[in-house]
Amino acid sequence: MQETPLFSTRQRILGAAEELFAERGFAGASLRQVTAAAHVNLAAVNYHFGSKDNLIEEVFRRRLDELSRRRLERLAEVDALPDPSLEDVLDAFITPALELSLDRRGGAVFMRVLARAFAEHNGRLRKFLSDNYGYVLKDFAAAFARLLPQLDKEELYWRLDIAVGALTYAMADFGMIQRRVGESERSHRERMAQHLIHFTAAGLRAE
Amino acid sequence: MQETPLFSTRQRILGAAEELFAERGFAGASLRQVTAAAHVNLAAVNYHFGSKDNLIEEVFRRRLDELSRRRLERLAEVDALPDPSLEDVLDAFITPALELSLDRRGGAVFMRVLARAFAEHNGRLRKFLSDNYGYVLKDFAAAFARLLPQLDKEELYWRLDIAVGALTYAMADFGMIQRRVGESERSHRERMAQHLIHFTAAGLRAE
DNA sequence: CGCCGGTTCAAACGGTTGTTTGAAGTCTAG
DNA sequence: CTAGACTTCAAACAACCGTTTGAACCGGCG
Repeated sequence: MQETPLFSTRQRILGAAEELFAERGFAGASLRQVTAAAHVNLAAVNYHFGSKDNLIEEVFRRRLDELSRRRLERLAEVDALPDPSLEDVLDAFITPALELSLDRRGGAVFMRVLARAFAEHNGRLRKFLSDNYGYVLKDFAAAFARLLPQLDKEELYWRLDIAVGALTYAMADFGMIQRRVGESERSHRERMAQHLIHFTAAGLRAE
Repeated sequence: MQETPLFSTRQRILGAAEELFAERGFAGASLRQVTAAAHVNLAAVNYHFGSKDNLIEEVFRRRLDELSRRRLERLAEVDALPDPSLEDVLDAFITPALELSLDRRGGAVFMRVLARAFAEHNGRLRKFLSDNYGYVLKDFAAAFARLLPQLDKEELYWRLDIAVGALTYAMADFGMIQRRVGESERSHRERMAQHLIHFTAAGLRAE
């Protein structure tokens, strides 16, 4: 009668944690809630991850390693084009996140977790993310700088800062726009991505 | 030796709660931390507010009542202009938030609390905010619709959604841009507001 | 078989959570 | 000066927190 689980204890903890962190925040989701949702013993978290803080980091690492890789891959492709546009670079940044958010298991929810991380203004999580994945933003900033030579460094950084905000917020689905009834999640998010690219490109190019 | 406090128990709780909610989130900040920071007895929270959830709502109400009023005042002024621009309407939305964030006591911190509220995707807080302050966004959306008649309703809502994201994120100071050394907080935030208006207006007008 | 590293388990650890209680203090109106 | 409403207080409540423990279980190798 006892069915063998499809995924390892580790993976099921990560999946349940991701979902509960998105819904209730890092402090708001307890390890007991996580392990119950994962159908796993409470002690398994500390056995496999050492602590709750480490679990949180691992939730990010599991998604961001691949997301960052794909973003930089796409950016390299765009850089190799004869005459890349702003939209191409934005696409290189957004499309991998879009694909992740359409992944069958939990991708969409992860974008909400990622947005929560921005709210953790101080502390270990911000440092972990910037230490491990800051280079991605750096590379993209350089690409934008090449495409917007008329902007001085400070003006460019202001605009990129605002753009990252718009992207983060939108990809986390924080807004009021709901998916149309009968519309697939895929189509909804693809349209969002198009709007995002269009809006952000205009903002970056302004004046 | 016992100095009489400048503010009421109620006000000191609200101030301390605001600060700790910004720093650690709603779940992450405990009532004991709040009351300790406010130099107030633990039971005072439940006496004055009834519960932690009510305290959270009151933290918002204290700021948002006035912020909403001022935004709509400014919007009415803009609407009375002979030929209002997109930038005028954006200014009506942003300037009151800017002024709040420059308020001597805690305004800047409140914008971070407000951004945290967007991450609380489900639950009572979102409903409280949309029930009580949703009409402000509605009025602004109508003003934008008048200024952007070439956009159909859906296109407009997508863009406003993205714009709200950019504004929320930026006003909460979630980004990477730090205040320049020697630059005043006021000047930093005023420049940010100008960049925000410029960027967002371009995004709304795109194409 | 017996052993052993890897994993899961129930139970307990000390500490913290939001909330309640009833007594003590404070202030004003009569 | 006292009665009574309002406010503060220390203490306790049950529930929950992250983490640790040591025994039980498991598969594969000798």
